[in-house]
Amino acid sequence: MKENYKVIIVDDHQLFADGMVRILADEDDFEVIGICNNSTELYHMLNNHKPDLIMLDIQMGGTNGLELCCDLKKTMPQIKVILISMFESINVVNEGKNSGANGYIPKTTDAALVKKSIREVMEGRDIFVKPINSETKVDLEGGSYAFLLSKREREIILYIKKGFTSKATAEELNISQFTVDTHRKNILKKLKLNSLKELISYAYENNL
Amino acid sequence: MKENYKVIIVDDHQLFADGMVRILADEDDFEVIGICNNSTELYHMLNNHKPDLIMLDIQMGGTNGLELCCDLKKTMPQIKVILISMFESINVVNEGKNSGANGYIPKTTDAALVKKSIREVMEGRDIFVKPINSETKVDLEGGSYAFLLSKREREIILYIKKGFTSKATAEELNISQFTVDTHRKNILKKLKLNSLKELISYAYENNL
DNA sequence: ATAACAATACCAAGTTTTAGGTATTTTTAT
DNA sequence: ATAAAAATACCTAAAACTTGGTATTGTTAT
Repeated sequence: MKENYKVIIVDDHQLFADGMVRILADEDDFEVIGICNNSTELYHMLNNHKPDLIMLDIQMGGTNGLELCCDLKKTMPQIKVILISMFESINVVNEGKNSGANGYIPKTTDAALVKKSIREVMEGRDIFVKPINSETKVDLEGGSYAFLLSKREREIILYIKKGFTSKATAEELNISQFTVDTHRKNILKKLKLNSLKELISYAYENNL
Repeated sequence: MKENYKVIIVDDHQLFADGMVRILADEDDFEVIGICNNSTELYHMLNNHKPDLIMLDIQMGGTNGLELCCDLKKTMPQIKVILISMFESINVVNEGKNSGANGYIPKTTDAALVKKSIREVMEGRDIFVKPINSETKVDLEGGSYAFLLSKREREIILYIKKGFTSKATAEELNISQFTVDTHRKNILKKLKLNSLKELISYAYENNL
């Protein structure tokens, strides 16, 4: 009873994807049918190919892997998705679960564990590999609060990261400066942070 | 005349390293003699093994690959070093050159280019692969200014990233708040930035 | 429908940052 | 030795952020 799982790898790091192909090529129950460097390529490929599994990098320039995962799961729920991330944060793992993925693997894990994880997922068991060194933000009581953020709040964060003042952001969005201030206040409260500076670091470490 | 280059791969992403081994295993003029996940492991391995080339990831949790490269080049200049990085910024490339490395490859390049780069470097020609999408900070007139930063200034940046106020930082370092303010001012000037918020984003995007 | 959430807007006091300086001591490199 | 760079310290005024509120209007999910 030889299974032959069709896999698509989505990662903007071509080199990583190339390596992954070779790791999976060791085994004869997997078959990599495609490599994509972004969501556009993936959607294009999905028109012609139906994979059993998508290995999806969360961090891709310009593309949010988590949103992509949500979207995939809405339209093609039968396709399994395993998220791959260079981040070790427990927050990212939780966000991964919320996005509907079937698994999460940090890039610090090794080839053997990847193969094992794929087989687990293909047999119907979701697997979320626990980060080893979750030194970042363990004080968040084991939970990510980022999922609490609204769309507008995420938008505000982008301006904060770019160094916009609340006044400048308000002008850009054509709303009152007071409104921007309120959004900022709510963001800090939701994420349990104390300043915009902490927020920016948090945003980079948690891929916001 | 079959060469056989001994290679050590240093990357805290085991999965990436595993993939790289398989990429290099395709060819018979390379031989991976070791994989290290951090600088400690590397130094330990160098006691017993003399590689011709070290493939060194710049971003490793807790370890600065650039500093490691400087150090390696001081004590063992005969060993070639190729830096690998997930960052596309031209700044990082320039810092790589300053650290004495023989080459730089972003993770967005593919397996073929890696092999080519290794052969180039082993034949004595340094190779720095130009970033494709250097969308970040292209306004810096083609140059990284990060190398201008002093040790103390880099230290101050770490506190800024953690959200410390200048007062808190001053207490931590047992210096005057005015001094911290001066350092901050000088950092912003050197990097041509306008606020601490921009600095934090810059720091994350440029691995400071 | 109705409760919860999202997005909007306002006020005020206190803290921090920003931008313009000047200036001394210590360290580093030629 | 000596010039350059690094690290230190101080001052001020304006701008921005922080924190504590309150409050109205949409939108969404049960």
